[in-house]
Amino acid sequence: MANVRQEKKYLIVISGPTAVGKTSLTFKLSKHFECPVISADSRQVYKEMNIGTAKPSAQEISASMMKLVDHISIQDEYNAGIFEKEADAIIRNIFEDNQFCILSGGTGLYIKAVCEGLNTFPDVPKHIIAELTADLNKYGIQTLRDELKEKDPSYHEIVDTNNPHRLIRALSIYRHTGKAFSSFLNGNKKKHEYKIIKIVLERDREELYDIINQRVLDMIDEGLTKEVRALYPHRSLKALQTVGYKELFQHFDGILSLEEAINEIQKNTRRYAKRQLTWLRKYNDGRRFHPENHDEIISFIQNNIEA
RNA sequence: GGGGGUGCGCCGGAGUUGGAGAGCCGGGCUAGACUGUAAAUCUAGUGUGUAAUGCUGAAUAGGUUCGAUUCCUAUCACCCCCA
Repeated sequence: MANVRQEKKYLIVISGPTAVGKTSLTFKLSKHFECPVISADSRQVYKEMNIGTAKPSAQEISASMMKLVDHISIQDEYNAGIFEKEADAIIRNIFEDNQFCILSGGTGLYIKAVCEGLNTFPDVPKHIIAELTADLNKYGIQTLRDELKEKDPSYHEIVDTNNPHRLIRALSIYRHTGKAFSSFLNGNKKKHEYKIIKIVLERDREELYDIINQRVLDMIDEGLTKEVRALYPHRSLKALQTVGYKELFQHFDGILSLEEAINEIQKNTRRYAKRQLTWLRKYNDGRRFHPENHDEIISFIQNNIEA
């Protein structure tokens, strides 16, 4: 038997809109290729969130050796940069003993971070973000635009200056380092030791929306309301600005009836799926499949493996 | 059967009552942006289309008028009251 360390390594990337069928395909492939899975999902990382994130069961997680689920708390700081570092380390580790690794999830930016890499930025202390947020609330967005225009004109040119998150991000880097956000950007793509095989799952829009609507009802049946109620005290945390949670918080506040909250969750999930589709269309470098075409997907992967 | 009222965008609302409006607000939907909040955040479009200072348009068909969403007649639909 050949030394596994010298074999070519393959990262199988699976993405697609929410509820399209990523998880069941992922488990199938994990069994077939006998390899671990890394989740690329910005909400399934939190151990306190389960039903509302459509997280796989504990058995499924352990059977597929799924990583980067359930490993942090909603209280913890987390972002795409941290995800990239964690995922890179785990991938390296997995390829010590495996020829394959699966990266599967619906958070496009996280997948992009692993496949293409994010530029390296210094960590910004929390108080700087808080000050910028306070400035935004106190003086309005124009003040942030003006500051960015002065400190980082080239980024001001291209950034969406109506988007407070983008402005705060760029200015936080400037205020922390004294250097322009744009000076950290270089389009250099990551180089990998391994080969990436990308699969994008698609369904008819109408069918996807039907599945989403039903899945929300199933989540309610499984006890989503109880799960969310327990998290109510933490409702202002970033992690809980999440479809399925924010609407139920409004229900508990008496703003929405339960029925209205459910309708909102369904609607917001459909919109989320739509945004994912927009993202995936832009990065159209993956082969498209219907999620139930397991055999076709497996042979596609096998055909991409160098003999 | 008789009387009264209301009809415009995908939906809801406001407003115009002889000098236009493919107009306002909200929603929905569609499309897009997005390198550390990404299930977040933000933008645009939404009668038609040869894409434009174009065409059609205020239930439908006529009429009056220089000019009609507005006034008149008929028809249709819905609502209310009376039988």
